[in-house]
Amino acid sequence: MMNISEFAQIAGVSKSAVSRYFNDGYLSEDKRERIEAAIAQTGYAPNIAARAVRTRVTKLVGVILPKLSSESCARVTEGISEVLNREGYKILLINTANDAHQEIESLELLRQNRVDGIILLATVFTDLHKSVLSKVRVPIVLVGQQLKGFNCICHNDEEVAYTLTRRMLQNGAKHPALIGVLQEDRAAGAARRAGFEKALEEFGMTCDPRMMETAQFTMDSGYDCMRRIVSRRQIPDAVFCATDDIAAGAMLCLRENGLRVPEDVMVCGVGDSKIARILYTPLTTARLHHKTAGIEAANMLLSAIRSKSVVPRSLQLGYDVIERQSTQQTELKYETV
Amino acid sequence: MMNISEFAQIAGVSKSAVSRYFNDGYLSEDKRERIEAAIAQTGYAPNIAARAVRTRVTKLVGVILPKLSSESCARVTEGISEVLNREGYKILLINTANDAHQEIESLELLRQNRVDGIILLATVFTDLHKSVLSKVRVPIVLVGQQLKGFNCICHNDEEVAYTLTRRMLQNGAKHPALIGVLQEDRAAGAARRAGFEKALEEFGMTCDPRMMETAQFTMDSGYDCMRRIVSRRQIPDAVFCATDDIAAGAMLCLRENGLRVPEDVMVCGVGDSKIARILYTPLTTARLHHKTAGIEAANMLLSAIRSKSVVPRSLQLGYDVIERQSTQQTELKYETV
DNA sequence: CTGAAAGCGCTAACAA
DNA sequence: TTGTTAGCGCTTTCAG
Repeated sequence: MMNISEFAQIAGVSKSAVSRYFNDGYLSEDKRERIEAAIAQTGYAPNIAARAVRTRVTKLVGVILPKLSSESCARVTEGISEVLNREGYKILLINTANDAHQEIESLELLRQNRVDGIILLATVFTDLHKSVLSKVRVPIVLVGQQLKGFNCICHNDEEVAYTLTRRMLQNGAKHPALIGVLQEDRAAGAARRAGFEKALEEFGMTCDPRMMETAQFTMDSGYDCMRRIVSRRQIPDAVFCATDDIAAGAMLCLRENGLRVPEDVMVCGVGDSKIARILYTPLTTARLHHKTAGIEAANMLLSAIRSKSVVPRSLQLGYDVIERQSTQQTELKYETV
Repeated sequence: MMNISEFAQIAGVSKSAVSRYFNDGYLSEDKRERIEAAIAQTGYAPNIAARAVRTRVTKLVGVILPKLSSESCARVTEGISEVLNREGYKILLINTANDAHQEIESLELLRQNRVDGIILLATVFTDLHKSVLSKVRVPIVLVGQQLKGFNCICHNDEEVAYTLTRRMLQNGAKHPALIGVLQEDRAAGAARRAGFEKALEEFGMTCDPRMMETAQFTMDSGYDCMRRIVSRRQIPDAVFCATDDIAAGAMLCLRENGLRVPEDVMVCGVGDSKIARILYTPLTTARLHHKTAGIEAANMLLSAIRSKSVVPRSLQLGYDVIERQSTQQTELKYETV
């Protein structure tokens, strides 16, 4: 592939003219035309890496995520991609496969690649994370988790869980259970559990530890947790699940055990994923606006890159409760739809 | 951030020594240690862009895909990421949002970025595509579609559709319908339809055009297509759907119309996505090994990059039929599980 | 095994 | 407005 000198020669102009054509464009019409003609003829395109060396700007944003084949991550990334693409930035994608170790390494990789900024779809923060993160010298935005001193886009996980749980209690649940995720995940784990407990407290209840299970972010894991609960012979009449996938697994297990949703057990999830709508019993859940989160994260990052502003900002997104059949009140038949 | 000269000075060695440390490692133990100590002290890491300018190797692979929030694309990308990551290559991700125009532009973008290779999760090939693709000067692998003269990883779409359809006919279906996708998609569109028709032919049937609909790749679209079929008052007793999402929409519509699956209408999809397992009636489908496709695509690309071999190779992956309840024979009750 | 020096392709002063 | 020139940070001969 040709370089700028050779191309300039073909176009019959100087290197600077070519450079100006692709940058500020401080150029006479004559030269502009000759350059355009030469491009059409040769297909010349400037070498981005060389430009990056010179300008110290890569127009590259690193996106670190734990898992692509999770609907929420994919949607966030679509949002990110949409605005970055439009603004002429490219995405260096790093899938850590849920490996905290890789997450740390990624940061190093991105540093070597001199990305202009980083978006981290975060899960768990260890002390190591915090220490490495605070050493990063480019703007960074965290999505899905809140960490003091950093730019964040997050959801109101506690309120979401609180609202959904309360809904089930209002609809008559007396023995609620929780299938959450690990507490180290401050958002999907700790906060959602806190919301669950807050609702219980409001109704003067406390949750039996045997009614609380911790799942992975998968259907299978939700299934296993539900089976563990059911095996204890004290069947709950409502289950709050930290994600829709977990809820789907839980429902599968309930069905296998001859328990009807919502007649015997109410179930709800979080995320409004595709599956929620089409489950055996349509699932009550909360829409979390993942794509919007991605869009806002990218916007926040760009403005940080451009303004060099150092004041960390934190944006909490709203949510919508989607009430479906899985949490309907069924004792008073005339109230069901 | 420091450069190699400054760092070499701190370490008390020459630039060349530092470079050798990070590359071939033709170096005395003494210098090696001093360099390592200096790294620990300063956190120096070489600038990848400068290296790329010099070596003309970016260790960057462009991945172009139509849509991230599609389970199949996400899984392919996970496979790609897994091997590329391991081999020290990075992913430049481009989400075209199903826009053929953007797909073309992406190729240009990747050229400017001097990626070492390209993986294209392909959908539709226009003549423009072919012409642009043949101008690409780096190795390229197509996933999901077959195109003569290019490296491809693809599925046996026709056989998949044939096998699934035949299964429904064997189970007693007499009036099969098809909800496919546009024919321009040679794989998911044309080939799957061909397989469907081949099975019908084998059973001495032809398909009434009113029993064939073309959907987008979404649940909603599957729903709409099914509604159109149902509205014609000639209800099929089996529906082959080109994807699981489409099948899910179709089943939703059937249920709303009081039609039972599989008793009144059998349904099957393709892809073995998460939803298939947990639908109202568990869906018969075919597992397509998307992640494997990604892994193989990345391996194929790497070997092309390394060997500079120019002979295009084409790899067709196998599939597994997952027979679930949605296509069960129901007239002979004792044969159902 | 080592260091000096040339140069990858580009941009940005600077002087014209 | 333009062209010349000096680097950006790195690798890689080449001569020692």
